Amino acid sequence: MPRGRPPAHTRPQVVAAAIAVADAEGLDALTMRRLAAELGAGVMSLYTYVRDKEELLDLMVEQVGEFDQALGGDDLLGLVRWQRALMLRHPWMPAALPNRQLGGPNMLGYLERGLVALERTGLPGPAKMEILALLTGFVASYVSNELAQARAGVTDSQRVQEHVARLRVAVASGAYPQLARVMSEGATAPPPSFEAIAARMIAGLVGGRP
Amino acid sequence: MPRGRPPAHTRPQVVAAAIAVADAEGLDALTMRRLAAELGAGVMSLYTYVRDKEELLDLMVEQVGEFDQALGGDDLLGLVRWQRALMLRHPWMPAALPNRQLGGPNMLGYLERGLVALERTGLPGPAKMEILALLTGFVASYVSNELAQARAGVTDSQRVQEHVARLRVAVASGAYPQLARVMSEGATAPPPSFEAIAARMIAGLVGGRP
DNA sequence: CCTCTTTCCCGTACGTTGTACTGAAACTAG
DNA sequence: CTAGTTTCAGTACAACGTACGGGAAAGAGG
Repeated sequence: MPRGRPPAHTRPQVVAAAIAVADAEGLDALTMRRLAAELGAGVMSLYTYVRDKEELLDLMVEQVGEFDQALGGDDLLGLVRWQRALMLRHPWMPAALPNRQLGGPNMLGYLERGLVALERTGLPGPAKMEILALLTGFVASYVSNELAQARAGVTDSQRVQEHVARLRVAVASGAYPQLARVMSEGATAPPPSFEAIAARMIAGLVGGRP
Repeated sequence: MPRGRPPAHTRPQVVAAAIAVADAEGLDALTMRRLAAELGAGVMSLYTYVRDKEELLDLMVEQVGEFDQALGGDDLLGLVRWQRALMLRHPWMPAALPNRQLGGPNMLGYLERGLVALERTGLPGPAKMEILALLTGFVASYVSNELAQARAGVTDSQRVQEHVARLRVAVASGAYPQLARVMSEGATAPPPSFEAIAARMIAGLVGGRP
């Protein structure tokens, strides 16, 4: 039987609250004070459940990554699809992923699935790991761009305005003819679909192997 | 003739000092106070040259990215090689790149070169842009892993130790057979070379196009 | 019942960060 | 000289992560 004062919350609850804040208001809004307020707790109480903020982020990534069902099957394209869905639902993920410790069962399970999918390539182990890491990086990049473009439409940030103005000036100077052409084409052609790019990417990375 | 008190430094000097600090001690060590101390200036004097820290980082990326010579030519593989060399020389770049405004002549020049290299594919403009962004993301991922592995050998961080220990326990549980195999293989096989992966990556992304 | 031990709660406080404010300082123009 | 303009930099503040330590709440042992 557990002795001592019983905890007012649980670790998954704390992590879930953190995820909720980050989902709704972004990573920057996720401060220890904000999280404590969300839970109706004192700031320092959080450190009962989490060693520090870094560990909290580790746990967020792990907890958000539970694949309850097999979305899209066990092939690489399915895994990559699943990652993209995850990142679109949790826009803070691309920024939070780099340099993080992924030791939980969800992330290890994901890794295991990726290795299974790569088994028939006959590649050496380190190459498989590298490919999986690169695929994750690819999805993060893609979704990052995707989210940035979605935001660009509604933004009124002075920063972005100035940046676009500088771009126009530079392009108008004539020094960047290719860029000028692309910008004048503008939105006539839609960007390629995730499916298409991901498929080509995977083909390229495991390409040449049966 | 310029009126008023003459500046004690120049913007490129300030940016260069910032790059030097980040190169030597990492992005975290680059604080406004540290940078001011490096220049022998007051902290707030920096804000004469730079609107805020965000702009300083923009300028660092831009200034570090001057291609004085044409390394590797104008094809995509050459551009990617150049990016990797840059990031290896400035290990803070992979972390600093995401979500940054790249409006300077160096970065626009790089973009223009990439578009030229992609011209013969006949792809629509947005697709070209997407491919270039993804290639940059790929290099950042790759170099990030590269640097992390180089650091892993000499690290004594308690965090990493614990992480490895947790990994061992998880793998020993038998729940991840593929992962177990890869870890037991260990370092027998060297990871694939950057050249090989980059080439396959490029082939995949522009693949199917003449 | 009371007391001990264990555990969690959380107010206070410290060091570090980016940067707003303000006035002094250094220069040119007249 | 004075007036005008620009940069320099000390002080100060809000927000952050978190170390510290005392108080509070529970079960265990008497």
